[in-house]
Amino acid sequence: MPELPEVETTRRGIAPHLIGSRALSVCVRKRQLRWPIPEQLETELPGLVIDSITRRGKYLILHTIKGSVIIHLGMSGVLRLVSVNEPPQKHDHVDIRFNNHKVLRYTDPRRFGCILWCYDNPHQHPLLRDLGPEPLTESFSTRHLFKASRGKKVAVKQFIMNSKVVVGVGNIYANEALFLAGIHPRRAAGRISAQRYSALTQCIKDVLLIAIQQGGTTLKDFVGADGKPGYFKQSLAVYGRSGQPCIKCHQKIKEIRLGQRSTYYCSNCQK
DNA sequence: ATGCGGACCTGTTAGC
DNA sequence: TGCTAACAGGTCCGCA
Repeated sequence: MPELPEVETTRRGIAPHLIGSRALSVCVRKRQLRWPIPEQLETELPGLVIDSITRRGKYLILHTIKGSVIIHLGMSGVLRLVSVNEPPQKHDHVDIRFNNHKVLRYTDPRRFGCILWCYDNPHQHPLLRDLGPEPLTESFSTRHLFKASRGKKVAVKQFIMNSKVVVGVGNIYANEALFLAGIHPRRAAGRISAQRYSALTQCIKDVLLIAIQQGGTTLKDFVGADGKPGYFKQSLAVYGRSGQPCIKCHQKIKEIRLGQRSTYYCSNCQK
C-alpha cells in the first residue's frame, strides 16, 4: 500500500506518538526482508530516544542521537502502532517497544521492504544518496524535469518513475499525472516541451497532495485495527480502468505494458 | 550511458 | 470447485 502519500500518512500517524519516546526493546521475528535486518537494530536502538521522524521519497527515517533507522515498506509493508499485549499475526516481522507502552509493528507479507540501521547521516546512505528531489518541494520544478529529460529517449512514464529524477511517483500516480497533463505515457521524455513539463510538474504535485489528503482522512485512525485502503479507488481517472470510458471524452481507456508495468491512458486525451 | 530482464516474496484473482 | 498462472502499489542489480 505504499505510495508516497501513504508513507507520508504513516509518518504523520506515528510521529506524534514516538517523538520523544525511548525505545526499550526490539523483537525481530523474521530477519529476511529485502535485505536482512542488521543486528544493530537490536543492539543499538534500545535505550535511545526518537528525536524526529522524517521521510525521504518512500523511505521513513527514525532519528536518534546515535544513528537512525531507515525503513522502506516495499510493496506490501505496513507500519502501525499497537498495544503491548496485541498478539503478532503471521506477517508481523518486527516490533519496537517504547517506554510509553506503544509498540511500533512492521508487517510485510511480501517482504520487499527493508529496515536498516545507519550510524552516519542517513541521507548519505547509498539508498538515499542519489535520490532526486522531493515532488512536493520547490526543488521539484519544471526547470528540473525539463533539464533532466533533454536527450533522453526513455518513455516519459518510466522517466518520472525513476527515483533519480524525482522520488515518490509510483505506477498509480504516474498514470494519473500523465492523464491529467494530457501526455501520452510512451512519449520520449526528451521530446516534450518545457510548457508541457510545466503542466506535468503541477499535475504530479496535485495528484500527490490530493492523495495525501485522502490518505489522511481514511488512514488517520490506523493506530487501531487496520485502516484498509481502497480509498483512492473512486478518484482514479485511468489507473485500473482499461476498457472503461474516459472521464473527459468517454473514449475507452487503453492498457499497455511499459517497462513491465501496467500503463493506462486515453489515446484521445493524451498525445 | 542506457536499457532490459531478473531478482526478492506472498497473496489475490482470473482463467481453464 | 479446484488447480494453475499471472499479476500486484517497489526498486536494486547485473549484464548486454
